Amino acid sequence: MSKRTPQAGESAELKEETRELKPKERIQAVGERMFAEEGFEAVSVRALTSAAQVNVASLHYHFGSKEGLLEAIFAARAKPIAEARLAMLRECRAGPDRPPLLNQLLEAFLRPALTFGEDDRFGGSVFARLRARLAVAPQEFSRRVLGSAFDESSRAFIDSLTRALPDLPRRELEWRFHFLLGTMVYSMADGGRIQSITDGACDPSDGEETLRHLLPFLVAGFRADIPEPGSGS
Amino acid sequence: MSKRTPQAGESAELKEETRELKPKERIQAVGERMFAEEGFEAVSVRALTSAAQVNVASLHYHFGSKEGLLEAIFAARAKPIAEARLAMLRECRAGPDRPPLLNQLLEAFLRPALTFGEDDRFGGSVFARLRARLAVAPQEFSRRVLGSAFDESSRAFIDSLTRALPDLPRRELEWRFHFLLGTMVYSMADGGRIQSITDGACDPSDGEETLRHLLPFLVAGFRADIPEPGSGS
DNA sequence: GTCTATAGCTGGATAGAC
DNA sequence: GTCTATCCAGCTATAGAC
Repeated sequence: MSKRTPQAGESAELKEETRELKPKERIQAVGERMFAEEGFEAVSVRALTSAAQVNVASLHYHFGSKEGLLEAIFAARAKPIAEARLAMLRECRAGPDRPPLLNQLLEAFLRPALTFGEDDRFGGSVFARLRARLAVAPQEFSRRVLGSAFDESSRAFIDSLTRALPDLPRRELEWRFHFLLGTMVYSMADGGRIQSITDGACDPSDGEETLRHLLPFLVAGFRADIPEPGSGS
Repeated sequence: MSKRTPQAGESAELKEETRELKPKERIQAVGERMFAEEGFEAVSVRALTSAAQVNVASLHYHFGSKEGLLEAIFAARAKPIAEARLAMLRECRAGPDRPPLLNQLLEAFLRPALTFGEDDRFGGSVFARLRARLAVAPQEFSRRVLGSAFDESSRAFIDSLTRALPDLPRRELEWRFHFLLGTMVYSMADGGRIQSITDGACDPSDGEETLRHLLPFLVAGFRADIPEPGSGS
């Protein structure tokens, strides 16, 4: 319930990294950060443009609407991530292990998402939070944006995983891929639950550290024995 | 017990399960469903009270505010789930296996969350979606509500898991518990990603089915080899 | 306890001068 | 392309009759 009220001394509010950008890029950078930190629906166009030190009309001029801005932010970030994924996947396939090891495939899928832009001062892990929120959002709009950005690379990885785990039925592999997405998205969302439970000892916002703990966990999970067939599948 | 005769067409809007409830309970039931399906911030008090066929003032009379309604919904659902968890935990401890098997502990933790009220016509899996959304919400308010409801039972389970996995360092166990939460929350959120990728073959909204696939996956994950120590821990 | 009416704002979006 | 002024639909919450 914290609505910011930007008043005098506003330029102090501008983050260093956005100060030298042109208005359009500034709106995009500030929007990414605010949407990630407060949630898309909780951020008003007024608050956003005020923080970016542009007038309200500027947002509509450059992006058409608030939703248009979100799509632009997403388009700019998702493509590099999906490309990095597929590049790492190609490296796996070109490597000495045929088919690529499970561990290599999982890392190729997860590393771009979890560490993208962590050394990028323009907000890599910021985008991770935004993306995670969208991943569980109910609005059809959010799902469309997310699906069109990542469904393709997800399918490619499921196919590769099939070859790395030839004895695992595809249906089971899909379930496990779903669980993988859960661990990834939940870590990216940085909801603060595990910090609260462990008094800050675990920090999922550190992508490298998360990967280090997550990969062995997932490798073992993907290699688990197949459960008894049930009525539902 | 309706004192007034429903007008033609009017009662058709009300879902069957809410028709015989008193206004206060009706607001709560409709609120739970709408918050879960559309998101807390996307539902207006007007739309909610209109769907529940009460006047706007009624919501504020009974719950004080929109946030008050959410807290009431949460209080009503979270307590039974946390209690079911602890009851199943006690059963584990009283069982023949000492300490309880990993599989038993994980099921005791997950089953109440994933299947609670699935045969309950008043919306058990509805609440699961609501809860999952809150779990990744950025607002401090959401985190407070969720933490006060579930942090205690989470800590109790971490302690029990420690005894079931005596060779696993506590820090590592906490990370794996975090990943467990991720798989649980992501399944409950029912974001539709895996349905989209697999053309509907996997259905995480089926709690029993999810459990059947999830438990072996998590058991293996918790038993994975410990990763190399890194600089960060 | 239930309702109507409305207060008091804030929301996204735009018109039109410059 | 940038800005101010403005539209008006929408919001939460409340006052006050019944």
